[in-house]
Amino acid sequence: MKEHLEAMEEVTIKEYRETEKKLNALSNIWCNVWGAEERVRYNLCTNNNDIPPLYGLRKDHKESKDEIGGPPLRPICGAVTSCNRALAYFLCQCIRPLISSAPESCDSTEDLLARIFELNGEKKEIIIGSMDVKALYPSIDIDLATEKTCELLEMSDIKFEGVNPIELGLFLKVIELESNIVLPSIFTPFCPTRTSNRGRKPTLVGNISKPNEKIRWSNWEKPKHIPNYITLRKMVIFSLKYTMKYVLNNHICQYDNQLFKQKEGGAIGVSLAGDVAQTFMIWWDREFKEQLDQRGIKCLLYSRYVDDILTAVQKTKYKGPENNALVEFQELMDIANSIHTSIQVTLETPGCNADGRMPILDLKIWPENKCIDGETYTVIHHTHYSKPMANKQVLSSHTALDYKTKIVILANDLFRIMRNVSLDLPETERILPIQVYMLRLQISGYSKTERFKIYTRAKARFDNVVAEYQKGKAPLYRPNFGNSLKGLKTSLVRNMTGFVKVMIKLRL
DNA sequence: AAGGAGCTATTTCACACGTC
DNA sequence: GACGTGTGAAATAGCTCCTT
Repeated sequence: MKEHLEAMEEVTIKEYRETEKKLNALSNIWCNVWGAEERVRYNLCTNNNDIPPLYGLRKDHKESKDEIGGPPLRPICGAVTSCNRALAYFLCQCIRPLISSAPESCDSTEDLLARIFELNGEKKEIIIGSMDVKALYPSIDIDLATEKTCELLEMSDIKFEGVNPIELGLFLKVIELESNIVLPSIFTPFCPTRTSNRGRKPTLVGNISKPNEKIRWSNWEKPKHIPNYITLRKMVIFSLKYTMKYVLNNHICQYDNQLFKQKEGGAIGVSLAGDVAQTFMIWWDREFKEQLDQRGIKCLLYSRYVDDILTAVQKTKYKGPENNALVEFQELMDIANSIHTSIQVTLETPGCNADGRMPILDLKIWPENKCIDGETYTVIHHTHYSKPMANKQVLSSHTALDYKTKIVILANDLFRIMRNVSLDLPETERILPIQVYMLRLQISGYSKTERFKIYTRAKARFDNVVAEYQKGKAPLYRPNFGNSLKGLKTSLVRNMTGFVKVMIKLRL
């Protein structure tokens, strides 16, 4: 763990208490701004929480050179409870709609398959390649990422409702007083003024964050104007940005009875860090695509699953052998690496692998050129893939789960594998992953009748999907994008009440 | 948990004073 | 008279303790 601890800064218990206090203050202020009820406030604030422990898991999928030391460790922060968990969750709720509605990001294998299916329908000559972002989470630049996240928020259709503009003005004014951040001048008419300039400067942890309105507003003159919706929205996003930065830059964890704070990068163990990284990637996607447009490179498919990017471009320049895909993609990779220093990618093409097939998610994909009526075009095939070091056992037959539940889970699993294999592959190829799965069932302790039951169930479901598709009733692979667009139109207020409900549920 | 009292710490302001 | 400096009063923030 030494190398991970070196990237961290030691903090004292006093600093931890101060951080907790400020996080509570921020929670309280947001409750004032949204007019949240008492129970929500109670849930958002923390007291005497366990400090999340940091530990390491061996990266056993990597080869180790050091026989005694073992493989490198992946740092994990057990963040079931932490003083920023609730606030981070609240912020996640605000930015999640951004992620699910971005056309570039794909959220499941089925979504990816839907995109490949669509591309195959276009019948063009293409080459494919995948790019992998190196160490996405640790290398994220927090300030830039929050900045870009808020830019995306501003451009999105997300609405903020139920905001108290006067309370928000107070929050912004105190942020300005406390941290030397200069507020945009359009905010000033909507911020309160102090009745007197004497005395100590107000701070966020002080009276400003008190639930009591009388205390909060003593010594403040309320603003005379109420902002219009556009300005209010900007004010909300500005203060969200401040809160996000604070949460991400002040995550404290413990190791060996000492307290540590991460110096840079997305904090391990904060749910918000993942979401901010994802929104940052959305910004990156758009920059990348724009760069490609400028250079006249036509990108027919661009699909990103967190840090795994699948791209397909039209085959134009090099009419050489298949291996030359690497040369063609080199240019793409150079563009990708030049966008921002924190995002560096590695390239992989089907040609990189011995069997000419490229693994991505739980798929292996490869192109095949077809020539029909003198026109050549590429079809992308896919089959199921699991990493060689993955556990060969499936859900054990000895688990305490109900018999029916086990069958349903395993049949679902097998269905997923059936779906992952292209329909147009020959039958001999199609049955291979299924046979492997049947063997895995066997070594996990399932009897012949049980295996038969699982297979027939999965097969029936798969046949049904294929039949529906052939009748034109339903797509073979359901894209997720269509669904999330609908969600985008509902305003954030619904999310907020959802949040409130969730918090109460947790409490009960 | 809210509200008040009493306290300390911190900050600003007004004013006196001294120097050039 | 302009300017800098020192001093104390005034005002406020924020803490602890106490009562309800």
